[in-house]
Amino acid sequence: MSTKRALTRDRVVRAGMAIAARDGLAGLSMRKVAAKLGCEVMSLYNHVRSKDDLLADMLDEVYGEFDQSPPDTSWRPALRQMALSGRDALRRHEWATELTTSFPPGPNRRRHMEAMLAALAEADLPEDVADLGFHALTVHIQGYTHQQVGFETRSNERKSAAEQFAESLDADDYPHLSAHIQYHRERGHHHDDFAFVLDLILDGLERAGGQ
Amino acid sequence: MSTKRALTRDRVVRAGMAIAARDGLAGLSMRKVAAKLGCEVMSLYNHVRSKDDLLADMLDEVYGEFDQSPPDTSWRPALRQMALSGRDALRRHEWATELTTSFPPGPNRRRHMEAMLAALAEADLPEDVADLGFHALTVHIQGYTHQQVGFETRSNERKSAAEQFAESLDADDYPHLSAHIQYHRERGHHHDDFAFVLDLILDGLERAGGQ
DNA sequence: ACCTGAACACCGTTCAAGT
DNA sequence: ACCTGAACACCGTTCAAGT
Repeated sequence: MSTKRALTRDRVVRAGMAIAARDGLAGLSMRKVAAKLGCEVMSLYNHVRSKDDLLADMLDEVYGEFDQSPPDTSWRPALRQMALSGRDALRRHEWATELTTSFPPGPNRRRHMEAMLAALAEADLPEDVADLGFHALTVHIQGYTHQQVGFETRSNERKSAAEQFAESLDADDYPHLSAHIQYHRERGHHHDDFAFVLDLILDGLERAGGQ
Repeated sequence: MSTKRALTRDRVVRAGMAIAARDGLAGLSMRKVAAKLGCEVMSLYNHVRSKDDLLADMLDEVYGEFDQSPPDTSWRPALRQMALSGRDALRRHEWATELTTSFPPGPNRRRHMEAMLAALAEADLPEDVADLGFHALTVHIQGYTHQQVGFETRSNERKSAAEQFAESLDADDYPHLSAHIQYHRERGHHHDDFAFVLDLILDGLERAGGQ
């Protein structure tokens, strides 16, 4: 399973990401990481301060996959692309959204925050509007994706956690909720509302003074 | 610590909430719940199928504290009040936001979803706009609060995780990020953007066809 | 019907000992 | 400098035995 190469912080982080991808965050243990690397558990602690330290690094690695703002693009398409690529990166690593509020941002995430704020600064918005926009975009990227991932993977674990819920629901007690679920079942999971709401936020910013 | 009253599912859930409030979700163990109730661990399993089952019930208990839609109110203030009271309930129980994507909704949460959808139905929006509105509001209530709670409690654990981050940040490398943090430090945590963004969403819905 | 002792298969982490 | 064995203080959960 593992050539006996020297242990590195980077190899530990990468092994952690591989296990989280396969077994989820709950299934990630230091012992499994060690097994994957062909070493003993305690060896890991020579390269990583603690499990939390490892998790923080794993998360920042995901932020490293966010697109940087493309140069020579006006603020709106720049923000749009960063948000979409961030959503994609977070979806590639399903375990990541759960960690976004757990640690102070690492270097990659700092760079991403800086790029978002720089784009907002270019929009010449009042300071408080720019601040609101920043948090609205951040919550949208992380929160919306978190919700979507949670729904999709729960559906996969058991073929039909969502189906079971849908069927257990009494349409007489919850008419609107039943109709809502029916709507989503008919439309399938293919439709993606992320970009739609993203554009609503950007519309709001533009209306608030950007140009 | 505990009169030797008969064990109930409700007493188990309430004990779980008390421990989560004190020690956080990570500090909640079945053994601690048992200790608080003055019984052995295994006794709990007579009233609760598993730890996950307990967590799902704890979460639904929080949704029980969401305001129901007040009767005879038009859709916009109704949605607004439900969102604000939901935010308050989730903030009262800091551990709750982390669980919102983990389980299918229990009865209290179903009632809340039904009430939100009913209010949206009254707005006479196109079906897809109503659907977008529902998810935008849901993500806002859970996601925004999750982020806010995460930031605030991380700041409390160590007097200054946020302060430390702020000071470790090189203003030359991250000028906008530094300014952003400075902005929040000056304004303090008292200002609350939740309602502001909430109104932006409601504005968007109103513009999209509600009246 | 409800409770519980013992046991199983796990955790993260420390520390002293090895090389 | 890096690795590791043994150990500590925990986990959730099963199962058979008690009342």
